[in-house]
Amino acid sequence: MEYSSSWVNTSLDLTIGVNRMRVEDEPATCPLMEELNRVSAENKKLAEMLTLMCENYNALKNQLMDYVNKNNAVDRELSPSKKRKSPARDLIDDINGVTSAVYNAGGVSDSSSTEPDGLCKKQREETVIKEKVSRVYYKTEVSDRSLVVKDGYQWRKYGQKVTRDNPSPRAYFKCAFAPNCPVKKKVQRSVDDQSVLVATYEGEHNHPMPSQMEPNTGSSRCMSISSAPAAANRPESAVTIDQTEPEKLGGNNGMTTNSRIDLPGIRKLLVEQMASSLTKDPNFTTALAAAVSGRLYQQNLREK
DNA sequence: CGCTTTTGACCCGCGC
DNA sequence: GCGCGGGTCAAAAGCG
Repeated sequence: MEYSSSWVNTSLDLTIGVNRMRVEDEPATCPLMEELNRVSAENKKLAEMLTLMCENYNALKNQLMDYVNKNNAVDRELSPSKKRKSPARDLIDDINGVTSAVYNAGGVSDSSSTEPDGLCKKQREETVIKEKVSRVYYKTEVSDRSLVVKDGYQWRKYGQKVTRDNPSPRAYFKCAFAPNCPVKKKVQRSVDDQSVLVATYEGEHNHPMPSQMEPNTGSSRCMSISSAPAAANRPESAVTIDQTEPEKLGGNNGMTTNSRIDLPGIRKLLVEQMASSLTKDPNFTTALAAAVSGRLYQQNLREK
């Protein structure tokens, strides 16, 4: 996700509302204007900090990808015959957000190249399915113990299982909108962060999304890069962003999703994040209250 | 009453 | 071949 290349000006235009309030004959040196200048400077400073954080994130991401690629090469050298994935490979898969299908990119698996017609039907189906796997992270309330993820599709739960590597149960869903839709979904809480739901989608919907409702509404919402601590450790959060357009979920594979960033969605998330942080900042609310009360006081003076 | 969810049983692939 | 673990099935329970 090259945010640096498509970076938007995230500075909040705090001057809009104040300018609208300004009266023509108001002197430019009033306390309100001083406050405005101060807030504008603070706004600019915050924007610079945000840009810096983004650059640091990209640098860290590149370092991580280098490390992952090195591990990938070593892993393949050391255990070429291992069928089950090693923990290191699991980590790499987690980071890439896809299954081993990524390593067979192009649709031709190693086994098919060594065995021209050695693939049975089931194996072919597995190959197809593996190419349609994506992983999505949802931020939820810790108290919310349900494994329901609102992504715009209708799902029928057909199983639940407690797995070895995670004390939280894993729920299995099938797409309930179309009877012949092959898409399956697994939902499990993250081991690291119990407030994070990890949804793994397999397959591709063969029908349009049943509802156009905003998938981020309700009890669960998509983790944004800036808000979720776990996302900072997981560069595959690119897939997370992409879930704002769930009809694309089935076709996303790891790194290829990086170029499919939903920019309006990111902007909206950033705006929400900034608005939230500002409203929670006591300094900001105090300054805002002072500015408003000062404005009212001046209006009262003029009316007298 | 019909649909959805729950949950124990079963199946299957993999490692030893 | 056996045991383990993940995935799926299907009957029972829950719910509107």
